[in-house]
Amino acid sequence: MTLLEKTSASLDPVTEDRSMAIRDTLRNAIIDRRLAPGTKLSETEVGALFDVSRTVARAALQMLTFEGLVKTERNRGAFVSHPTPEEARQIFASRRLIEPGIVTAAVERITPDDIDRFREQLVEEERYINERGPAARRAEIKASGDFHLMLASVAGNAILQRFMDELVARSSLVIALYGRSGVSSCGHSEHFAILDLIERGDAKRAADLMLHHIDHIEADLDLQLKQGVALKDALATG
Amino acid sequence: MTLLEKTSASLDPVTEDRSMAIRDTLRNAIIDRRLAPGTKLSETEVGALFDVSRTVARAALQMLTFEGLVKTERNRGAFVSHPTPEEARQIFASRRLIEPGIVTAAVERITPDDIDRFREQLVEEERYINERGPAARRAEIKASGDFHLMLASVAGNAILQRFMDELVARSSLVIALYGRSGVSSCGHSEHFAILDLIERGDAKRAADLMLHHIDHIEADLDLQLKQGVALKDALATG
DNA sequence: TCTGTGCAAATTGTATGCAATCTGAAGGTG
DNA sequence: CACCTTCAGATTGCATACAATTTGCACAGA
Repeated sequence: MTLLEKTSASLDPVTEDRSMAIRDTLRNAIIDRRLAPGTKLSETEVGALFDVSRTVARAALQMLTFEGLVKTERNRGAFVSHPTPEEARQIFASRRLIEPGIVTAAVERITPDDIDRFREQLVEEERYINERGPAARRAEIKASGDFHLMLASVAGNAILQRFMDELVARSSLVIALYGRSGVSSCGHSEHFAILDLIERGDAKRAADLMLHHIDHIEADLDLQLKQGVALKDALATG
Repeated sequence: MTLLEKTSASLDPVTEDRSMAIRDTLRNAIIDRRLAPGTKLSETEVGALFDVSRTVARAALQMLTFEGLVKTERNRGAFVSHPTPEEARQIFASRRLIEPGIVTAAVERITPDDIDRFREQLVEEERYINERGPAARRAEIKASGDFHLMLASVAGNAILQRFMDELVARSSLVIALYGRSGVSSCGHSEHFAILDLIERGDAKRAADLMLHHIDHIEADLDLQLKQGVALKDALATG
């Protein structure tokens, strides 16, 4: 809770919903791991950080709760979500349903301009991969997710885009918790390959590759349920 | 706003979130058209109706806003959503992506008990179809949506279930606004056919039929954009 | 009569105060 | 020494008060 950039704390004064801005800042902090799963987000503390009342802070936390990035327990408070392996599987199962369709839609709507932006994005992603240090790792996870979100944006369906916003954000949490290699290294080249197929208009293969890509991301996770049933196991065997 | 059942206004006192209960009641009222699209939902009024403060009422309205059932304009208030034809198309496009996958998952997980429940549900649906009057029409729309929600529940993916909750609710709004025949009459028999295929374990055909079913529902709508660009058109041609 | 300005009522946005609930620790008891 | 009880501190749940904004109407002027 101490690592939030100061810059993002200076919110546009009255222009728009302040709770929305706070949500965005917290959201970013969560998905690139500056706020670890389990971290408590107290209303008072969040309010103080952004210089707003608990009312506004509370609204921001409510939004994050709806997105599944935060879990609130009645009379106990809000905590950064700590997805179980089962939740992780459901997240990726959902992505397997939605993302091939998004790729298909993107093939029909993508413009040369879009493709340029994608290439820039992928170059940036590559840069982070080659850098060292935790900051670069965070940026890499973020950039990797952004590729999927850009695709959703190009697909032109606002509802699916919102679903993907949620799924990608929660995926970041899952990768942070269960990832073996931090970020699967094959992911980046697959992004390139998917973009190529989209550019060539090969919707079928692009969608197929996306499916494999999601499989690869999930395969890089260690989803043995060490958590969740931990208590039950401990009681049974100990 | 005067047609809410009194029974649902008597909420379990402290057991659970009161705002959640209010949300559910309003949600039901919206999806079966007791609250028409465009209806203003003022915080004070909602609060008075359920005998809570504006704080709680506001939280309920926020939840509905996240679900897309309510649109809030800053400093103006909350209104029951009035989906545009474009939004309607996106809703059904999303369902086309998700629901075949749900059917596939359901085939693998459905139990004989589940099937019994589905048959009961379909019988009830049929009863409403044969009844006359607006109350029966509302119940019919609700029951039709419930079939899809039960399927999502059986599929066992909480995230997809939540997405479907939202999509089905918004679909009800769309059907209310743009439906030609109220509810497409072929829908019910298709529900039966889908359930049969699922029972027989024919995932492929069941998923295919679901796809057609969604197409049929959408085909029964009149999505010429009489609304939405009306202003722009008026300015351009008039 | 039509148009533009200004005010007043109503509604939302936000802060804050009080009550209810939970947590953790201290202290007493077997 | 372990365990249970009790209580204080802290945090959330909710209500209410005040500020900011919008809207519609009244009224003056052309």
